[in-house]
Parts: sequence; C-alpha cells; structure tokens
Amino acid sequence: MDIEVIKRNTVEIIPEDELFEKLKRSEKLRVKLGIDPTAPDIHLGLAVVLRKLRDFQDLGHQAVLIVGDFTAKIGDPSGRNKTRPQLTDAEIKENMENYKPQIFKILKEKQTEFRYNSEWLGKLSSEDIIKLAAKFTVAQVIERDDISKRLKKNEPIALHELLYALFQGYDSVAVRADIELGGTDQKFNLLFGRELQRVFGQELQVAIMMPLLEGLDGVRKMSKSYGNYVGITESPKEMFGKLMSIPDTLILKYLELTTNLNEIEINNIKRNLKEGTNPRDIKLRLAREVVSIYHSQEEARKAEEEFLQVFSKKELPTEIPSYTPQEKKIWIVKLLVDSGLAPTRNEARRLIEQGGVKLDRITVKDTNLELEIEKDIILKVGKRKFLKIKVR
RNA sequence: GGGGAGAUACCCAAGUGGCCAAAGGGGGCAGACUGUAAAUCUGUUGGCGAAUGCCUUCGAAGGUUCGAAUCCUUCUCUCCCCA
Repeated sequence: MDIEVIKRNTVEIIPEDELFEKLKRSEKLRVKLGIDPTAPDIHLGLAVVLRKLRDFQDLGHQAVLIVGDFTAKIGDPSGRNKTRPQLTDAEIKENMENYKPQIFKILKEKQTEFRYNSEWLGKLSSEDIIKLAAKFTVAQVIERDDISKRLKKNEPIALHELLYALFQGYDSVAVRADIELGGTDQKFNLLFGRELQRVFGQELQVAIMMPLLEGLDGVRKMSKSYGNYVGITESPKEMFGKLMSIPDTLILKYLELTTNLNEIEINNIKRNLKEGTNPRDIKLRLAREVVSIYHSQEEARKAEEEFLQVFSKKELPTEIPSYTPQEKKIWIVKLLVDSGLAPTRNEARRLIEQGGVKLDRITVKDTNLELEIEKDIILKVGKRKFLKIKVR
C-alpha cells in the first residue's frame, strides 16, 4: 500500500500511471526536491513537502536535494509578482550553513543526496544555453500563470526570469530524477523538467504537487518574507503560541499537513469540531502535536502549561527576561525604547496612550511618568511581552 | 529610432499650488470582548519634542513661488503602441 502513503495529502500527481509503473519496478527511485537557499529557515509550509520526501525515504527511496544556489541568482518567478532580489554567493553559503541541521530534523541523512545546482549549471557555456533555449518557444515559457499574469498587468519581467524553468528543468536531467516534489506553485517548473528530460532522451520524471500551507494570517502562503510562518527551529513556546493564533478555519488543514495524526484521528477531531468542541482545545492539541515533532512531548506539555498560564489565566510566564536600566529614575518612554520593547519613542507613547503598558499589573496612563526603580518590577507590553526591570 | 502613460509611506492606491505627515484599503500594533496570539468591534500606524513646534518623506537633482507630492528643466527607471 505504498501508493496510499504516497498519495496522502498530495494535490496532484502527473501522470499518476507513470508513478505506479515506477513504484512497481521496485528499484530505489530518485526523488528530487529543489530548495531555495534564500530563506535560511525551514518553516511548516516547506516541511509539508519535506515530510512527503521522508515518506519516500521510509519506503526505501533516495532523496535528492538540489540547493538552488545557481537558480537563486535568477530568482524563481513562481508565485511572485515581483522580480526577486538576487543573492550573493556569501549570503547563499551562510544560509546553507543553517539549513542542513534543520533539514535532517525531517529527512534521513543516509538516504539524502545533497547537490548544489551550480555544479552543472555553472558549467554551461553560452553556446549550451543557446542550444537549450532553442528547444523551447516563447509561447511555452510565457504561458505559465505567474508570468502571464504579470504580463497582463503590465509589470516588468526580466529576460532571465524566463529562463528559470529551463534551468530548474535541467537539474532534473543532471540528477536523473524519477520523481520531483514541489508545492502546487511549482507545477510549471516540475512539468518543464519533464520536457527537458524528453529533450535529453531520459525517462520522464513524475511531478507530485503538495498543497501550499497558508500562514498564520490565514490568507497568504506561509513564507518567511510575509512574516506569517512557524520555523521548525523556533522555541517550543513561540511555536505553540503561533499555532494557537491560526484562524479557526485552518485547523483541519494544519492537522492534516503538519502533524503525524492518522486519518482516523483526524476524522474523529473533525466530528468533535462539528459537535461543538471548543476549537481552542483542538488548537491546543494541534500545537502540542507539532511541538512534539520538532522538540519533544515533554517540551510540548510545558509549552501548553505556559500558554494557559499566560493567556488564559493571565498570569506571569515562568521565565521573564530581565533588564537593568542605567538610571535609578527613568522616564517610562525612554525605558520602553532602551529596553527594546518599543522601537521609537512615538511608538512607546502610543502604546501607553492605548493602555498597552502595565507595571506590576497596573496600566500606565501617563506618558510623562518618571519611574523610580526601588525594587524589581514587571513591565508588560501588549499581551505577550514581559520584562523584569531590575534595580541597579 | 518615433509617439504615449507612469514612479506617492511596509504593500496597494487617492491626491494636480496652501486646509498634506499626505484620503481609502491591506498588513502591523494596541484595546474591548472571547474560546486564544481565533472571529468580531474600536483605536492607532514617519521621527524628535512636555508643547504652540521642529525635522525627514511623494523616483533623483536643480529651478519657479511667500508657499511644491502638485508647476518648469534635466536625469534615472518601468509599461504600452508604432518601426
């Protein structure tokens, strides 16, 4: 029943019958996934795809990770309405330093081949590129959704962006991919890989598309640049809190895509939800499951306790960072800025005026308050920022 | 090569001489409520200042004017049409 494991949570498999064929041959298949070295953190959205790759590993297949160091210099136009900024080699290298340990939180290191695509793309000569490009037409390249949308909206498209799919497709040729994984936004690129393989007389890869996970805002896809992501290396506390902040409408999708719960358990939860279980409790379960995957059950339990303590009971968290001001007597606005709780004095004033600043549970009303620090005092800003102000 | 349109804050977008630190929406932040960092509602959203205020910001640089996002000149970039 390998096929069921593989199909679970996928959106589309093109073509499905070729996948059956490949699986039937009972060879070790090479499953390719391109990763973008521009984002130094892996988040739950990318983890959806990585976890699928892990499914393949568990069935004995080989993961082939392509670090798009060369293609990052082009910038994938997928899902973008703007030309991406180009990265320097140094930036890419730095990002990748952080990357590997994160990846192996999900993948098995043994069954993972790690390749940089500059290895082959960097060697292509102008002549090679012209030969490759000659195999395809402009119409083929601009039919892709994101490019054609930008064309329609009269937005600029740089010439090199049109070559993106060509290079990513060539990766598939270079590593002889049997299967390529990606989000639904990668459809065009994945299919273009097949075209390249056809040109080179290889067996065509099967494209498997995973759903895109919406971020914490519930609207846009999870992405570092939108700031709506949960990083898999974040602290249990942060991770837990962020998961509690997803909109109720996304609960089931998150349960399916980010936890190890099986379909029976998810169906149970679905029924509970319909019968009126408090969605908050289901989110607590979700957060617990996810934190357990990337940290531990114990940490997850602690994070939950902490969450209930701070947000439901409105008590103090167990650990509060501390700050010791230089002066004994300090203007409250200056204190907020100096301690990093507010970026500017105007912002600090605004927070006070709106009742967002508390000293030992008492709301600060006066922006001119001169605070005499005689004993340690707890400064609270908004719902979740705490700081212990210490006597000098 | 010729003709036309455009560049506004984190993003989208209005504004064509003073009432513009700049409408509206999104996002962010805060408050209320709650079931929670959900939903909804309200407020707020350049910096400095206790404050009348001052400084920076409407692609860039100059200019006109008592006064410029707005008018003029040059430049940079983008899009469209023709060749």
